[in-house]
Amino acid sequence: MPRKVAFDMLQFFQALGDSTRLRLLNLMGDQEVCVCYFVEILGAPQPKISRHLAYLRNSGVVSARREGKWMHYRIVMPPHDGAAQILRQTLDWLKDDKAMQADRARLTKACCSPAKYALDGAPVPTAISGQCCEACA
Amino acid sequence: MPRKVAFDMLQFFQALGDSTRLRLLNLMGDQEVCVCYFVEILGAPQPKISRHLAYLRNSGVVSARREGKWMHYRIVMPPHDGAAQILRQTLDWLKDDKAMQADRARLTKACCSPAKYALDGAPVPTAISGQCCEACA
DNA sequence: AAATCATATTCGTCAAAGTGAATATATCCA
DNA sequence: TGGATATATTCACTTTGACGAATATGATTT
Repeated sequence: MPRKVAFDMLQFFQALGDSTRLRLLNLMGDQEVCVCYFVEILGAPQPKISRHLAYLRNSGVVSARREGKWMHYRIVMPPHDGAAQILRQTLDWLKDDKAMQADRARLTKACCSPAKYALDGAPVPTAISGQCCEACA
Repeated sequence: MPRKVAFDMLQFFQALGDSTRLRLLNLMGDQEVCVCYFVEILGAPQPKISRHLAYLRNSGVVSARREGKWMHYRIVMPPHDGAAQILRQTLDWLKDDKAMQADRARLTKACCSPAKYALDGAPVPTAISGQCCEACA
């Protein structure tokens, strides 16, 4: 049965109307990602990332989970069917984009990169653990 | 075959991130509508309507056609499949909304309303001509 | 408890975007 | 040609939102 739970359309589209937030959503895709990866891969100051994540949270597009000192963010499908489909379609659209593909590639390799990605001990995104190299637990 | 013609995603979502523009898109739906109806039905100053229509035009979401002194606007499906689907989905979503339904109802009756809608001679939207009453040509 | 690390929030500033009022442009009609 | 009508654009103002820098919070480790 169709779900038409109220969902703020305006806030939803406004959340999608920013390039940093689109990059964040692209990195999440269908997996949970730790904030530290966002910071590393976007190469942006941490407060900026945090602010945009807060924006996405307030719009109901992502949810956060704490694990010790780390915060994991994931996309949460809106309770409205139409909104959910739009969000899925948007994520697919992002996959076409070269720059977005590059971001995702960097995320995949993040756990093994030497100096630049100083993420010792940071929780590896579940979906890429073991896909990068032998060293990736 | 899938069409992935470049289409500015950011501009697209920003165009959808304003309530006035959503109301305009909702009124257009799948028909061409004259600017004078937008002004009447939204009850907003004409320059405001014009500016938002210009914004939508610049985003590639609508196109304009002149007919004498009247301008008709219609939704134009983006050349990118994903964008097109999102736009269709958005229009469907708008249909769920009470306020949007009310707007559309007012559009349907606009050609026959007595004083408030002083639109003598204004071109009746094709899709509603003849559907309102006997007087509607 | 103190130091440290990851993340969030606040503050002041700046640019983008929405708005009303006034004005310009384009078309039609007399 | 001149006036009337429909629509578009400009201007000044205000609000919103993005930003960097600084600071606060929350959790871990020593």
